Amino acid sequence: MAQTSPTFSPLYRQIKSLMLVALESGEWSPGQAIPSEQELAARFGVSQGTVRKAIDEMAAENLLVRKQGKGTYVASHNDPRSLFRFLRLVPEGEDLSHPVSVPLECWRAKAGQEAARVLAIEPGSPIIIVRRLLEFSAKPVVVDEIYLPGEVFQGLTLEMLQGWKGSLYSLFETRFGLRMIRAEERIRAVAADRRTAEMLRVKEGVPLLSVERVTFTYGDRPVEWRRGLYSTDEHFYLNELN
Amino acid sequence: MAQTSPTFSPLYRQIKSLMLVALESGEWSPGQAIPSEQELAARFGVSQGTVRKAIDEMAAENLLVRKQGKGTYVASHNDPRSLFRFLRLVPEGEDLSHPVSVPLECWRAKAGQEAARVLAIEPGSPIIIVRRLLEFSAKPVVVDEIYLPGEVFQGLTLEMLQGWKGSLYSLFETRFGLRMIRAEERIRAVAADRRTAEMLRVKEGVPLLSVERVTFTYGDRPVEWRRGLYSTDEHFYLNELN
DNA sequence: GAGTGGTCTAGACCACTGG
DNA sequence: CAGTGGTCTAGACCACTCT
Repeated sequence: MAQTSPTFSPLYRQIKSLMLVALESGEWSPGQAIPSEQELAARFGVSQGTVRKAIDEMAAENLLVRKQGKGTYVASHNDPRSLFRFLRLVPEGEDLSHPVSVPLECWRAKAGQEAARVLAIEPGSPIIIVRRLLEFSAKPVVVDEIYLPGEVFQGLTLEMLQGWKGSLYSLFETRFGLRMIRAEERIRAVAADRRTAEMLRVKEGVPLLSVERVTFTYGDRPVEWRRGLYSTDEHFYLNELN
Repeated sequence: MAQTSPTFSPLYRQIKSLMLVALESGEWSPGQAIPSEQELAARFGVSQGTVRKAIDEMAAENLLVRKQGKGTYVASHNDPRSLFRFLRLVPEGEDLSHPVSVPLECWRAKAGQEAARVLAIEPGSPIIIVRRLLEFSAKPVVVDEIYLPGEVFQGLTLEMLQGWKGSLYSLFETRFGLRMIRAEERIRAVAADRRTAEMLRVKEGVPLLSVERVTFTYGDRPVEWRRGLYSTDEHFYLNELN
């Protein structure tokens, strides 16, 4: 028997799409409360339960955050709770200090073949490259090289990076209106080259984690490509499998 | 103002607890269908919607699997779909072949301090140690050393491991009634020692991923501790951050 | 107390599976 | 066709937050 409706989409998913539009268009911005379930139900002409189910899914995807008695908020990287959502590196001991980002360089370039492919832009189009260090308790643990599409990050400077208190993604969100939704990391083991070894204060040739990350914003659009080299003598990469 | 009920637990969570008991006790076993939502609602004296919400959570935790039109099933590691739930290693190219497990050794020992701590058993109590190779397209890529509490895995032998077609966890589930629910992995970069290098057919000193995994069954009880060394010249560890 | 999200119910109907 | 999970509704009440 043929499917009766091969493209069947339940009502709450259509509502979800409408809400995603409100997010992408900036009608609702990070950290702000969205309208109450009652209001949304009225606005979309459905029952509260249907709106609820749409919100449920979006909360599960970390797009929204529910706060009982207060309202539903657009998730934000400014929220300290989402600090470790993308950083999986953990100190071996009881060290509870916050990691500190130390921007080193920031320059313009043209996208090569690989960067263009990963960022889904034209080869030769402008990109911005950032190098920075991540320190735990004043100890350098990660060297990152970050590739950003120039189109989106116009006006990004080293001074801006150095002046920012908070995570990179919180800066991207606040200054460029770009919210990072999800990421993919490819992890390999590599030997430290001389330059990296110096920066991480380890010996040349020491095994490091190479963590290559592609980060996506709304609509699964890739907007960041970074490669980090992690020293794992006093830290480890923690992954929870569910 | 004091909280009116500091230990408030909604009805659907209580239902969930009851269903967890049914799972742990073996009343419902992996791969089998559980009673329909209607039946469960009658059995527990609640509405279908409440049962539904309990099942929703358990499905989100990969304890149950819903199949529209058929019923709700207890998740099983025999299901091919759950094969890559815990193995995050991916070949670089288009290689779609299944990894093959090659058990090498299996012997008895007494738990040392660390093994005892991780497995939450007494130091000196019996454990079983398994060494095995994981091959992709006949190429050795991972050497695993696996520590299991002897209490639980009585009767496990090298022959049993070698005779088994399927994943380790599917064997554990079928032969020992132990279902693995979740795991934590700690990843570091290390240099290959001579013995490992030979087994993985790489040079001594080559950087490898060290992946230490603790696996838990129902009730967050740790029942497996393993350390794998991954060669990442033709494969990488893929992690999705959401 | 007013407003928010969170729970629970009862009932109707839809989509999918299998005999 | 009967039985399953999936959707949608409308309404009642609860827990939490802030004023």
